[in-house]
Amino acid sequence: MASRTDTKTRILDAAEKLFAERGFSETSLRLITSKAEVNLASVNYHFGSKKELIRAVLARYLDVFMPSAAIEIKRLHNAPEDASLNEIFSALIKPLLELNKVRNGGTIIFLQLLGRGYIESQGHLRWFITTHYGEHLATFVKAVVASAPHIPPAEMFWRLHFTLGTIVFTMASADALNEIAAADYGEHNNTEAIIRKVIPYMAAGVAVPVLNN
Amino acid sequence: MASRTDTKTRILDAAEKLFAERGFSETSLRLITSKAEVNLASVNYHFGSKKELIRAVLARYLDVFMPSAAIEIKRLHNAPEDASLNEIFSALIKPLLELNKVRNGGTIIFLQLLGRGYIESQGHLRWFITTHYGEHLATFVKAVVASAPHIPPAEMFWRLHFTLGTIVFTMASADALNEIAAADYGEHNNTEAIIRKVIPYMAAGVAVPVLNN
DNA sequence: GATTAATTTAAACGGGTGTTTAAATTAACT
DNA sequence: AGTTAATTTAAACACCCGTTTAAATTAATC
Repeated sequence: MASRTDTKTRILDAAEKLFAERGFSETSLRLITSKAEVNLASVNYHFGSKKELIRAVLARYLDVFMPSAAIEIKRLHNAPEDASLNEIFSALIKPLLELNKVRNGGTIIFLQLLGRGYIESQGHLRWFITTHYGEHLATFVKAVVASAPHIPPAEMFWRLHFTLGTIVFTMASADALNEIAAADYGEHNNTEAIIRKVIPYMAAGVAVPVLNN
Repeated sequence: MASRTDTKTRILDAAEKLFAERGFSETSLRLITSKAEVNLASVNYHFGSKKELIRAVLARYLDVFMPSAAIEIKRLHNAPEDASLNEIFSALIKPLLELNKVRNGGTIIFLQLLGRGYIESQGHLRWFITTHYGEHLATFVKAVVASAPHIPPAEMFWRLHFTLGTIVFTMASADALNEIAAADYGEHNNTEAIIRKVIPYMAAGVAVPVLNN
C-alpha cells in the first residue's frame, strides 16, 4: 500500500475531470497519467485499455447515483397520491448533489460525462446503462408514466430522451453559458441553480398534451 | 473544369456526412478524401486546414438556413396578432426541411453538425454563429421574447439554450432512437416527424411560468 | 502552339496515439 | 530472511494524424 493515494484512484480522479472537460477521444492517456503523476503504462495495467478506463470512470458515478435515485423515486411513489412530474424530477436533485460530496464538482462532472458518453459512443453507453442499471431506470420511467397517464408510451419514450438531451447539453455547456449569463445579466448560477432552472422546463415539456390531427 | 463534380464540392459533401456521423475529431482527412475520391493534399490546397474545412461545411448550411429562417420569422411578426411560441418554432420547419432539397438528408446533417460543433468546439462555434449570423439570430430571439413576455430575459436566455440542447441532442441520437422506437413501439419517424414531436415539448418548456420562491 | 497559371499527385515529415515488453522495484507471505 | 507476487518504470512498437513539399499533370491565356 502506497503512502499516497491509490494509483487506480489517482488515475480515475484525473481521468474523469479531463474526460468531462475535453471529451474522451480528445483526452490522451499521457495527459491523464501526467496529471495523475503516475506512469503511462499503469492505465493498461490496472484497467486493460482506455475504453475500460472510460467505463470505470462512468461506473464509479452510476453506482452511486442510480441506486440513490431509485430510492428517492420509490419513496415518492409510495406516497398516497401520485407525485407530480415536478416532484419526480426534483427527487433527483438530492442524489445528484450528493455526488458533490463524493468528489468536488461531482454533480456537473457526472452530467458532463453522461453527455459526452451518449454523443461520442454511438449508442454503446446507452447499452451499458440499460443493461447494468435497467432496473433502477425502469423505476424512474414507471413513475413518470404514472404521473402523466395522458401521454402514450411511444410519445413518452421520445420526450424522456428530449429531457436527457436538455440537461446533458446544458451541463456540457454550463461553464460557457454561465460566463455569458454573468456578463449579460449579472447572474451567477452554480450547478444546483441550473438544475432548478431546467426542471420546470423539462416537466412542462414532458406533460404537454399530444395534439392529434 | 473536370468532367466529374468539383473537387471542393466532393470534399465538402463527403466531409459533412462523416462529420455529422462521427464528429469532427473522429473524422480524419484521409477518411474524407478516400470517400470523396480525391487526393489527401487537396483539402489543404482548397481549404487551408481541417479547421477551415469544418467552418466551410457549417457555413454552407448556415448561409442557406439563417436568412431563410429570419424571413419566416419576420413574416410571422408582421401578422396582426403576436404569434404563439408553437407558431414561432413551427416557422423554422420549412427552412429546416428545405435543407433536404439542398442535399439528401440535409436537415438532420445540419442539426447534427450544429450539435457536434457546440459540444466539440468549446464555444468557438457559438462565437462563429453569433458574429456571422447575429442579426438573424436576434430576429428569432426577439420574436420568442415578445411571444412569452412573462419570462424575464435572463431566464429566457437559459431556456433558449435548453431548447438548443433538446433538439441538437435528439438529432445526434436520432438514428439510434429511431431504431429503439421501431423495435419497441413499431414506430418509424423521419426527420420531420421528430421535429414535429419536439416542438410542442420545447414550446411548453420555454413558456412555463417561473415560480419565484 | 507556346507560356503561364491552377490543380492534382505521391511521398515524406514531424509528432502524437494506445499498447506492449521486459527489467527494476516494492509489497506480501511463509 | 528469503521467496513469491504485485506493481512501477522506461523504452520501444506499430500505427494514425494533419500538414508540407516538389514534381507531374491539366487548364487557361496570349
